[in-house]
Amino acid sequence: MATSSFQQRVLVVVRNIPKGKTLTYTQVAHRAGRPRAYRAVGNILNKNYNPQIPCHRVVRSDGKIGGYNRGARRKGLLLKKEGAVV
DNA sequence: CATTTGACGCCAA
DNA sequence: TTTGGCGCCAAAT
Repeated sequence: MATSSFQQRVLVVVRNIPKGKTLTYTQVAHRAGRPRAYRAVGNILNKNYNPQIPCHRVVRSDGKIGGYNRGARRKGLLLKKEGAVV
């Protein structure tokens, strides 16, 4: 795979999150191969405004929403609609 | 190459 | 419990 960039890996990981499932930034970073890059993960998603990526399934380790390109409020709503456990 | 920016995480007070 | 501060990392400037 030409997925060389860390950000590319993160996007793939997030895109592979099944419906009704929520991962924390730490978990995503861990899957992406950089268990301590949770900082970069948030930054990448923020810059990468992509509707294909269910970035709303990525939450903080506290189980809180965090942020979202179109408002964290919308993110929490989506999670609830999908049936994500909080 | 150096500095700044963040959708974060954890600890101390 | 809440706030403030430090540490961490990749990408952008």
